[in-house]
Amino acid sequence: MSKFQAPKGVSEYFPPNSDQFEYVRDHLLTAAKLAGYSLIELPVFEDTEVFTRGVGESTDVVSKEMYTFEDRGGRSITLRPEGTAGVMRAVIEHNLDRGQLPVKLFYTGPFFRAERPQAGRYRQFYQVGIEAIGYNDPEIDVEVISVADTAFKALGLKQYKLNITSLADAKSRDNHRKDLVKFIAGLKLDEATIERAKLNPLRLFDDKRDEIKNAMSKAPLLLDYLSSESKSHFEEVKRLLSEINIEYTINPRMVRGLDYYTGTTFEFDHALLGAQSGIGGGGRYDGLMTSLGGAEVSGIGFGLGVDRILMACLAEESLPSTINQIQLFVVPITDSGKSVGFKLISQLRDAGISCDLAYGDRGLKGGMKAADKSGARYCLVIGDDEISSGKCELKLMSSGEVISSSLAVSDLISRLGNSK
RNA sequence: GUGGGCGUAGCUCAGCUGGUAGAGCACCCGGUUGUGGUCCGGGAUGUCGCGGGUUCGAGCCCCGUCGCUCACCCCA
Repeated sequence: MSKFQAPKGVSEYFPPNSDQFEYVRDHLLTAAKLAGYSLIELPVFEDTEVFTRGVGESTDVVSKEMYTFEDRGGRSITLRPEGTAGVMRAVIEHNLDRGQLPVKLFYTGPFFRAERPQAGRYRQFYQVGIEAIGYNDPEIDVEVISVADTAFKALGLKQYKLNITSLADAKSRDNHRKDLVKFIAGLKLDEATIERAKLNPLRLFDDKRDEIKNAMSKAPLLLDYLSSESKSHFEEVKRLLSEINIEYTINPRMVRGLDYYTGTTFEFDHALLGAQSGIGGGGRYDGLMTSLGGAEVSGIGFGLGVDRILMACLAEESLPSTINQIQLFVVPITDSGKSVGFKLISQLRDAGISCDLAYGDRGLKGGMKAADKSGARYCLVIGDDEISSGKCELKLMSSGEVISSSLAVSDLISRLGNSK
């Protein structure tokens, strides 16, 4: 056992499997770019207040899961537990909402929550998120959802499910909350559950215990309290989802852990992930901008869990067997072969062809083994024969088939370039 | 923060009612003075998580401790 270990509960990715992580993240980012979202790169730490005011003091995320510390200037700093609040801080600070709307942004990177780790739940984890700020068109709601859906499909995922609901506007929520609190007061509950309900009565909809589920089956649902405006918005969202063939389940009992959500709210679950099955979620946030000191502008976005989506892809075996395959592996078997090969890979790389060389004087057999392990598409042996004749063979590793070539870089480039 | 399971080779694990540690995979070398994967032969590798206790003797039993893991709460 080595002396040092990574801090508890962090996810780490290293070869040979880190390319799978990269593959998943790239597909999520590609889907965002495909829909016109642009990168926003932000610090992983913020003024603690960005989160206490943005995410909400009463949430678990803020009240017990944040990595908060004092910096050397005595400021309270927090490692970001989620992405949206920081994005809104930057939007306000840099007046990004003063130009043409909507502002469409994507981000990726590590996030931090000080929870007890378990399968699919890490203290440092990775998200890809997008935010569309400026309008509250139902089309934008559906666009955001479809970006996630497109990415999941591109990754070959099938066993995931979209849950949606509407958390409506403040007035609808207040009306519902009053009735819900009244309803809960009539139930026989244990101390801890009563405390939970005080914090947020909606939480009880999420309880996993059967007796609570049964009791809550007759509870008043927010969806029955929607104002006509919220209702027609939600109806339109559902219609648009159907129009672009995105399947969804209306889940009026869905609960989200962040306070800022209003209106359309959604979650993606994966069937094969065990207890932590959420692979992404998001929703609209009407009050967030103003609570952080900005203009009254509506926005919607999502956060996708890269770690969990990778787990889902592995569970469904949806990833390609070779990722980031290099084109050529050069095996030198003499000193002069090594010298020629070394120059060769430099020139090929300049031409944009990925290649590598067998280092370490391991001889032909060792070099071929290295070629095999590298996963390269082709290998090329260079010894004295090749150098004197100027001819060589490109061996297709998968089949053993051999292509004759000259050692001239231009010939190799054209043969390797065409073989993609 | 609460509860369960588990810590033995780089990895996955076996190790009988306590008797001084093993397998498979991976790695290295060779069989094949110039072609990898399969096959065959050979080789290296461990303070059995750590500390204490019981015992003639502990990988195994007891206590403590650290770590990992799964689940609860909650979330990506």
